[in-house]
Amino acid sequence: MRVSKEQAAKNRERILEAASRLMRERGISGVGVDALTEAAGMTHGSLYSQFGSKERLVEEAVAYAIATKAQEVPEVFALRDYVSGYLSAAHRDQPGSGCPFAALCCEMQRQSSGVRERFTAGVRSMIALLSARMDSSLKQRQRDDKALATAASLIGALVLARAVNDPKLSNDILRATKSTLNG
Amino acid sequence: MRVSKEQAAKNRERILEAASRLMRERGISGVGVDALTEAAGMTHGSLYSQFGSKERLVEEAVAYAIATKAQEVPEVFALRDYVSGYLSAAHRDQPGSGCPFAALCCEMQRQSSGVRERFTAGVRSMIALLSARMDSSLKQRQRDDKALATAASLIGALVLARAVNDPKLSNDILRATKSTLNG
DNA sequence: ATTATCTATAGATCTATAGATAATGC
DNA sequence: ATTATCTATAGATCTATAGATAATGC
Repeated sequence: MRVSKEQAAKNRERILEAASRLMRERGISGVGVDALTEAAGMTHGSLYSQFGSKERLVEEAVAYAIATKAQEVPEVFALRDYVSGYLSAAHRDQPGSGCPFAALCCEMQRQSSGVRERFTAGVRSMIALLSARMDSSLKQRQRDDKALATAASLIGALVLARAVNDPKLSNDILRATKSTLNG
Repeated sequence: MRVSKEQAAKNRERILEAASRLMRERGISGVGVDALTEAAGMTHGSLYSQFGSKERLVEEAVAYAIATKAQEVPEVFALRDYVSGYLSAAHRDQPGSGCPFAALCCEMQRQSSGVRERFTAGVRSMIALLSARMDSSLKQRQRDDKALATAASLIGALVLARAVNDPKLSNDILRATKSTLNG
């Protein structure tokens, strides 16, 4: 049942699409090759001809998740709006299409160096993005530091808001972090 | 091969001890009942007579990790020192004996409500601990909000510092967050 | 008699591979 | 002829249970 190169490329994309979503929802180690390919409408055999191993797929899926997420950020934006969107209830409640750093950070330690490399490059991009929006009267170094601390706050608040069981506490974490960052 | 009640209680404690460490190191879904009981010098059968299921063990092990970690905090301490210790390289490099919130937060979403309940109670304690150390000239509500945002910053920075591959970036995340929180 | 632990094993699931299939692409 | 996909299956691992064992605790 061979398909055209074109179709094969689309299938590959569909697997990456499904993987980047399912991994964020269930964790990297929480989702098997069967679930990944089934979500893309295929059997797991095709994953091995497309990617060779689960690890290689994870590498590409992490890069895919980061890249597609980065495309959502408009060229011009206010830092306040970015923070508000990041710390919104909608973002908290949709991990599958949300920030890959928040979804995958705890598992990164245990991934292959190829996966971590891509994750780290993505974190650097996010920090550069934030740094460029910091008060221009500050020195480069100070803006970078602010960006680092802001990224940590954003990711920590989102992850914690998702983790706790109590909706009020969850909302309070988002709100308090938002008001601290946005002044 | 029955043992004394006393010995059984010690074995139970050893399993909890091993579980609370291994879960923080490898993740809850990353460690099996076999590894957990073997680390405590037993076979996996005893886990089921002691706890009934892996899920029940996870509940108790999460509570155990939080409780033993909370005992390490001295009665009197300066917030600055707490922040410095939390964001130290030593803490980053020893997840097995480190903050359970940072180690387990990303997996919490997918745990049973019993597990999440205990995690949430622990987060509340940490926030109360921080709130009590905030500037006493502030209102209760403002101190609580500062504590929430501080907890998010601490956890986010630690998790991110562990996730990235580059030692310099990792150190920068800790340093920048430390200087932002400690002024 | 009770029970903490061990051994053996069931059944599910996970990653991976081998070989067959059938349509593409030369 | 090449190759993307499927089917079947191997081998590992995971959670859980049943029954045996042997020492405790009454």
